[in-house]
Parts: sequence; structure tokens; C-alpha cells
Amino acid sequence: MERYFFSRFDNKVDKKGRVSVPARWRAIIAQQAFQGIVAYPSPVSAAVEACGMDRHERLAESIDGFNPFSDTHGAFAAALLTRSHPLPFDGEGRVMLPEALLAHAGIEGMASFAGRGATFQIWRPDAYDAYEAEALERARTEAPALALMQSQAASGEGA
Amino acid sequence: MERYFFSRFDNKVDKKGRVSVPARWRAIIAQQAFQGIVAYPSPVSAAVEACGMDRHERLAESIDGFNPFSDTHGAFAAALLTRSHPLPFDGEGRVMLPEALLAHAGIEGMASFAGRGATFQIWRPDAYDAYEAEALERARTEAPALALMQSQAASGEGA
DNA sequence: CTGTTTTTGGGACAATATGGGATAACATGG
DNA sequence: CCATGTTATCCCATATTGTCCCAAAAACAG
Repeated sequence: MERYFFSRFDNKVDKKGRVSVPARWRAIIAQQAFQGIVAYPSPVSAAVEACGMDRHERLAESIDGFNPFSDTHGAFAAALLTRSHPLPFDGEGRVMLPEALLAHAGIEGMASFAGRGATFQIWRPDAYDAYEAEALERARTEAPALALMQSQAASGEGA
Repeated sequence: MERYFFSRFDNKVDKKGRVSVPARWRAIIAQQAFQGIVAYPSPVSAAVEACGMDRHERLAESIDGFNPFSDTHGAFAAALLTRSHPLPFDGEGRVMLPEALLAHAGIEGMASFAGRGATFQIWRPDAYDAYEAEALERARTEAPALALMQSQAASGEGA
């Protein structure tokens, strides 16, 4: 069984605002209590970021660990909790993206789902194309750093 | 099902002073004995802070843990307990915000509900917009603090 | 190709937010 | 203790929004 979000899918946003979440990804979430995803604006790009409720609850819990009246707690709560939306699946595995998220990503008509391991992102297709081109370039120059991490992890493995 | 308060909702305060608490949040509170919320002025911002009675009782208990004649006990009791209002839901899931809370947050006409995990806040909409802009900036600079907490709690889980 | 899964479309229905009238509870002053 | 005006509660109506259900089209696998 798959456990992480991979691949890219381009699905249609119908006039009621619904989009299918890729079936393969729904299968990953199927074992969780909340049948749906949690989505929030990426703090660093014009994309919607999303994951299952389990992961998001862990995020909420670690924010809860800060002093509730501190600026640090407030900042993270405002950025990640107030701006996140639980989006339950309908009977066909679709979700409705709220207006605020559509606007943040500039999505209309089509949405690109980009698997990112423990999370995935939802982009306006042409915006994702541009982002990908830039990311590939960066990956090329930073490849040595990844190779280093790989070897570190491997050295700690047993038989 | 959902266990934390997420998202933002902007609801109307009618001329009788009633506001709908978002239905999704009422569902979280539905399993508690007191059908309503407990609200008090935020000690650190121009917002009304609120939660279910269960959490508020735990707050009261931890204040009770202080020496009853200490300044600390007196300060928290005055700030959080004396100024707290239990606000029961009416048949349609609305509450009436007392004058003191409306004044503290400068609310009139519209109220913004900001989910913050275990609690939520109620703001004057334009005041929340301003607060959010500032909070996002701060979250960006303090991101490392969250990353640290994350690594402590959620070491190595999937989606 | 043929059967199955997945995405997409749309109508029927239910839930929610909101408005307002009628009634009951309350504090106050007489 | 009662009268009274005010405040809050209950109840019902309604527009809107979101949810559910069924059906067709498209993609996919054997």
C-alpha cells in the first residue's frame, strides 16, 4: 500500500467548485478517521498545500505546545490554523476548494495536484509549470547535498 | 471527526446582538455537557477568545493550582475567570456577545471567527485582517521554532 | 476489445445563516 | 409583593449554500 503522495494530476474544477482528489491519494487517506483533506495557503508560494487530518492535527498539537498568549503561538495559529480548511470528500472523492484558497493560488477551471511525499500541493497549472522549471534547475545545482544526506542515512542502517 | 477549531468565518451580528457560531465548530462542542461556548477578552489583543466549557474548566483548575492568596492567582482569576462569560447556543446555534466583549474587540455588524486549534477568537473583521498580516510576517521569521517542536513530536510519520 | 475504475455532470434534497414575532424571565422601583 | 419596562429566549420562516445521489463520459487494465 502506498503511504506517500507522488505524481502529478490535472483535474477539472467544475462550476460548483468541486475537484476530484486523485483516487490513489484517497486510498492513502482511507485509513484515517476524517475522510477528507486539510488545505491551507502555502506560506512560501502561490499554491494550496494539503495533507490528511492526522498530520494536520499533529501540527495543531505542536502549536498548542506554545504558551497560548505568546506572540509565537499567535503567529503560527494565524498562519497555519486559521487559514486551514478541512475539506471532506463527497461520495465521489471530490472536495470543494474555498474561495480564499482558489484566490491564493489563482485557480480557475483546472487544478494541478503535485505529490510531495507527506503532503501535496494544488496549483494553477501554468503556475506549476513555471515553478517546476525553476525547481528542476535548483535541484540540479543542489544535487550534491541530497547525495550527502543519502549516504548519512544509509550508514546508520542495519542489515 | 474534527477535534480542533480551524478556518475563518465572517458572520453577521444582527440587531438583537446574535451571531451564529460556525456549524462545524458547534459539532466539536456537541459532545460536551454545556451546549455553548465560554468567552473572555484576550489578555494580549483586541479580540474575544473562546472555547468549550471543558477546556475552560481545565483552565480554571490550573489557576486553582496557584496559592489562592498569591498575586499570580489573583491576576489570572481577574483576567480570565471574572471576565469570562458562558454563552449558551440558542436553537439555531447562535450566541449573544455581552456588551463588554463587543466593546473590547470593537465589534459591530460583522464578526470574524478565527479557528486556533483548541480555542478560537472573535474579531472585528478589519482588525483581524491587520493582525493576520502582521502574524504572517512573524510566522515567517519564527518558522525554525515550529520546525523544532515538530521534530520532537512527529518524528517520521507519513501523510 | 471488454469490464472496471475514475472523473465529471447535474438534479434533488438537507443544512446553515439570518430575520423577526411572540413569549417568558429578569431586575428595578414603587 | 406587585407593576413595569427591559432583556433574553423560544419558535418559525426563508434564501442560500453545501451535500447526497444517480448517471454519463473518460481512462485504464486484463
